[in-house]
Amino acid sequence: MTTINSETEQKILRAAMQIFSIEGFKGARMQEIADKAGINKALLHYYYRNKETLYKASFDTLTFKIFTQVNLTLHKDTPLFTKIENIVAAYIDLIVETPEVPQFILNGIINNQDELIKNMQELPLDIKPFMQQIQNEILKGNIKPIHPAELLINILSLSIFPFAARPVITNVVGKNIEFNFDEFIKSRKKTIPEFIINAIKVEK
Amino acid sequence: MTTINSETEQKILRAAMQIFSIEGFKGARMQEIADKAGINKALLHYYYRNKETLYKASFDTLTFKIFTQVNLTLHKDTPLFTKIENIVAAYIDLIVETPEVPQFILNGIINNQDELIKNMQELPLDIKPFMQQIQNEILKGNIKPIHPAELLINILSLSIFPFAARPVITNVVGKNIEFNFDEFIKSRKKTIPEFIINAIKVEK
DNA sequence: AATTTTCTTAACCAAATAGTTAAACCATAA
DNA sequence: TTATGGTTTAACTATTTGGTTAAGAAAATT
Repeated sequence: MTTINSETEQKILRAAMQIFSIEGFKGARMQEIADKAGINKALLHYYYRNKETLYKASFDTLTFKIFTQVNLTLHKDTPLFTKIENIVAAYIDLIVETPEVPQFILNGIINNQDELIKNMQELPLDIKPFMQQIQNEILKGNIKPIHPAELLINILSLSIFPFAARPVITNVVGKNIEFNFDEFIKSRKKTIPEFIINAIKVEK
Repeated sequence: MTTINSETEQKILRAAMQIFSIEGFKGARMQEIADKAGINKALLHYYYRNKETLYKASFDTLTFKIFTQVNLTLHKDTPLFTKIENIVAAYIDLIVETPEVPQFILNGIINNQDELIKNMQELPLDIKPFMQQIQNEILKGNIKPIHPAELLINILSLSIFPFAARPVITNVVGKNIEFNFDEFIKSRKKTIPEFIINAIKVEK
C-alpha cells in the first residue's frame, strides 16, 4: 500500500466492522466482507493476513474512535450538568451514526476476546478529572453523594443499553403501546440528562 | 424420553445455554455442548434433532424464566417505589444466578434471530398495569411526568447493562481506581432504586 | 425374562469456509 | 519504457464441523 491508509483498506475496514457487528466473529465470512467492500477475497488477504487480524483492526478502529470522543468530552472544562448533557449527546450521536458499535463491542466481549479487552487499557480514557469534578460538586453540596464511577456507569447504561436491546424493546413495549424507536432515541438526548440531573441534584 | 423433561435433557439445556451465551450460535460447537453436558454427540442429536432446535429450546427456556419473573413483580399490588426496588432486585438476583442471560439475549439479537425475537411476543409480559400505576402517581403529583415506557427502560438499562459490559467496566474503571465488580453489583440493589426514585419523586 | 428406551462408541459423509497460489491485468511513477 | 505494487480471476487445499449411521451396551420397564 502506498499511503498509510489506502482507500481500499478503508473500504475493507468499514465493511468488516459492519459484517462483524451483525454476524459476530465466527458468523462473519471473509467472502461476505470482500463482497461488501466491493473487492475479492485474495485482495482481502493481501491487506489483512487473516480473519483475526482484520477483526482486531476493526475492533481497534471503533473503540479508539469512541474512547477518544468520550475522553474529549470528559476533559472539557464545562459545568457538571452541561458535561452530562454533552456526554449523553456525544454517545447517542456516535451510535446513531454507526449503530453497529454497541453490538460490535458486546460481541467482542461475548466472544471472550480477552486480548481485545486488554488492549482497551492502552486506549486514551482518563476518567480521573471527571471523578474529581464530581467529588467537588458533592463537597460543595450541589449534588447528592454518589460514587463517581457509579454515576459514569449510569450515564453509559442509560445511553447505550437501549440500542443494544432495541429489538427486544420495540417488541415488548410495542406489543403494549404505540412506540417509535427513532423518536424515542431523539427525545432521549433531553430526557436522559434530565433524569440523571434530577437524581443527583440537591434542592436548595 | 419417558418423562417430559429427563435429567439428561436438562443437562443438555444447561450446557447449551452456557455455550451459546459465550460463543453465540455460530461459534458454539455441538461437540463442545455434548462435552459440557457429559454426554456424546449422538445422544445430543437423539434429543435435539439439530443445532437450531437446541438453540431455540435454550433461548425459550431462558426468556420464559425471565419474563415470568418480571411479569410477576410488575403485577404485584405494591406501592410504586417498593415495586421499583423489587424489579431491580429481581433482575439483579436473576442475572447473578444465571450470568449468561444478558449475553445470551444480546447474542440472539446480534445473530439476527428475528424469529426468536418475534416469539418473545408470545411470552407473558403485560406492562400495562405498571404503566397505569405510573400514570396514577403522576396524576396524584407524587412523581414527575415521565413516559412510563421510558421509566421501565431506564430501570432495565441500569440493572442489566453493567453485566453485559462487565469486562469493559472493570478494565476502564479499574484502570483508574480500586474497583470490585461483585461488591459494586451488591450495592446496586440499593443505589439503583435510590437513583431512580430521586430522579422521579416530587419534593413536598 | 423379555422388551423397550436410553446411551455409548466410532467411523463416516457432506458442506462450509479460511486461507493459498499462480498467472495475468492495470495503473502509475521512476 | 519499464518496474512496481495494487487488483482480479479462478482453481485448489485443508480443516472444521453439523449431522448420520450402525452395532451394541446398559438401564429401566413390562
